[in-house]
This record gives sequence, C-alpha cells and structure tokens, in this order.
Amino acid sequence: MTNPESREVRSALLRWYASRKRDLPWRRTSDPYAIWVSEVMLQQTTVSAVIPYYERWLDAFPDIRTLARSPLQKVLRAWQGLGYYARARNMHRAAKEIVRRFGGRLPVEAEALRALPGFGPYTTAALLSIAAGRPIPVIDANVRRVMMRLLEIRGGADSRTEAEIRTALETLISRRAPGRFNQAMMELGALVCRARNPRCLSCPVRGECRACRLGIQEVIPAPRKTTVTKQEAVVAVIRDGGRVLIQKRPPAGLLAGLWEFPGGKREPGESLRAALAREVREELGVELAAARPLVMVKHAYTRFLVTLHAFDGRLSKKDLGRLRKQTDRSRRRWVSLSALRRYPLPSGSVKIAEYLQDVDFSPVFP
DNA sequence: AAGACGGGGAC
DNA sequence: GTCCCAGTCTT
Repeated sequence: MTNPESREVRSALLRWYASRKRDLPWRRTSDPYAIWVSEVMLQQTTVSAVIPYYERWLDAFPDIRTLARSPLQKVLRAWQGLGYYARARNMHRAAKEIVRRFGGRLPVEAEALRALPGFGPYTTAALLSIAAGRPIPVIDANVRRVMMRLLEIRGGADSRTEAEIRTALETLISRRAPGRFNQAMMELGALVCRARNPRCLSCPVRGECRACRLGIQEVIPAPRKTTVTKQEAVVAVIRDGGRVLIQKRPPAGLLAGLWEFPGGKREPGESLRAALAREVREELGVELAAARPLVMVKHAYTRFLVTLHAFDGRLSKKDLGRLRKQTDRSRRRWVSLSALRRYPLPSGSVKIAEYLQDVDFSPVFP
C-alpha cells in the first residue's frame, strides 16, 4: 500500500477549499485581532455557537486597546454561555500585556506570542499562519482526525501520535498559502472527514487516504470512554423587596468569577430542603425560615449532569436585616432582576433567572 | 501523562 | 442517552 502523495493531497485540498469553504465572519477579515478572537472562541466550541458571540464581541471590544481597558466583569459577561471562561480571562490579560509591551499590536514572533496567556501550540500556529503567512501547521481535533485516517494511524486521538502527525504536516503544508492550507484541513475535518459518518464519497483526497481504502475510517480515531455522573444541587433565591441575593464564585476553578444564587450540592441521603438549609447556613451564616419550590432546571456539563432545584428562600426579619448590613459587595450583592442581566452567570443560573423574569417573580409568602 | 475546565448540538 | 468540538493550563 502506498503512502499519500503530498503534492496530490495539497493541491486537491486547496482546490476543494476554494470551492466549498463556508462563508464565515472571521474569513472576511485580515485583522489579526479579529482572527485571534475567532481562534480562541472556536476552542472546543462549534462554529454555530461562536458566530453570534464573535459579532457581539467585536462590537463591544473592537480592538485590543478597548478590550484591555474594559472591566473583567464586562468581558466575562460577553462570554456568558460560551464556557471555558479562562479563555476570556486570558484574552483580557493578554490584551493588557500586548498594550503594555507591544504598543497594542499582536506580535508576529512565535516566542512572544506563545508566552501570552491563552496562547498554546494551536492558537500560536493559527495566528502565525493565518495572519502572518508563516508555514506552521496547526493541529486541532479536525487535523488530527484527518491525518490519522490519511496515514492510517490507529488508536486514540491523544498526544502520542502528535510527532508523527507534525512531521507529515511539515511536508504537506503549502508554503505559498499556509493559512489557507491550515483552514482547509480543519474545514475538511468539519464538513467531510467528520468524527461520525464521514462523507468519504465527497472527499477530495479519498484516493490518497489509507483508512478509506481499508474501510476503517469509522474506527479511527478510536472512540474514547466517558462516564457521566448525575448530581443534584439546591439553589436559594432570597429576596429583599425587588432584589435578589447573588454571590461571586471563587477566582479559580469551575465557573471562576461568575455570579450565582447561593446553594450547592446535595449530600448523599440528604433531603433537598436540608441541603438548602445547610448551604444557606454555610454560605450566608443565617437560618432559612421557609422554602417554597420554585423551578427545576437540568443542565449538562461534559462529565456530569446537574439538576438544579431552585427554592424561594425566606429568612427571618432579623437575619434578613443582618445580611443586608454585612453584605460585602465584592462577593455578595443584592440586585434587581433587570440588573442581573449585567452579571456573568453560569448557564444553569441563567435559566433560573429567566424563569424569575418570566413569572414576574413575586413570592406568595404573606 | 492525566485531569480540570462549559456548553450546546448532532444523532 | 452518547459523543464531540479551530485547546490551554495545572499538577
């Protein structure tokens, strides 16, 4: 069996890309900053999810200087619902550094770029090839899958195969149009050489693909094993007049820096109400006087499925007064439902907030 | 080398 | 339900 012929693959791929590529917003610009934004948003995130965020982001933060001087809160709010919030924090940090050290312009040296927060191997290569025409191959999930099939590299899509793929790509990449080549590889992976149900009959390089010739394209790369666990969490919506109590999550870890209603996970064997009372006691230092079920919301993360049970929580007048006084505004705030829209919330909390808006939230307590 | 880190969409 | 996605950072 012969190995793929580089010249053949390269030219067929670029021809295919020229005629079949999607018309995407970030393909209409040559602004390195806009390219950067798109590359970061597209990490582990589908094109359709990114498009509206990309447009809104560039409206809100049209250039690096604007991004650098915007408050983190506003930056996170623009990212709300996209996930992996470290990406937004890192872009914000990188923007500040680019203003300070490079006069607000993205550097085009690999070392300088790679040292910026959020610039790993992929993003660095993408920027250098697409925005600066440097012949550096990108390796993302698409490229990895395409190359594993093309070269018949069996096994899972892990870092062990990285070196072999990189070596092959050094030969394969177009020196004339490295940015287009890289995007063509990713586009092929997204539209044709898909993880499931690849459309090999429509593939421009099927004649050079070892996996296709052997009919094993469906099992390369090998599917990975996953276990999804279920969790239940309780949430207390505590009201003071027209305002509700929210608190800020810690600066590191899951959903870092986002705001949410007080609450937490239910322990094994614990009732929902007991969990609610415990969380309120632990987090706010007050006793819940009463709780009325409000709404149940399911939210799926990658490795676990959370059911959020939101309660209308009521405190005694004394506790409410105490809480109102001792509230530390950097961590805990009373906000109206309309002001809540300015705070970055996890998607599960957004669902609860939307419910509160919809029912014109007004507890039935006497 | 392995795990943490979100969310939505395809099937 | 399951699997995956234009990855990066930390341990």
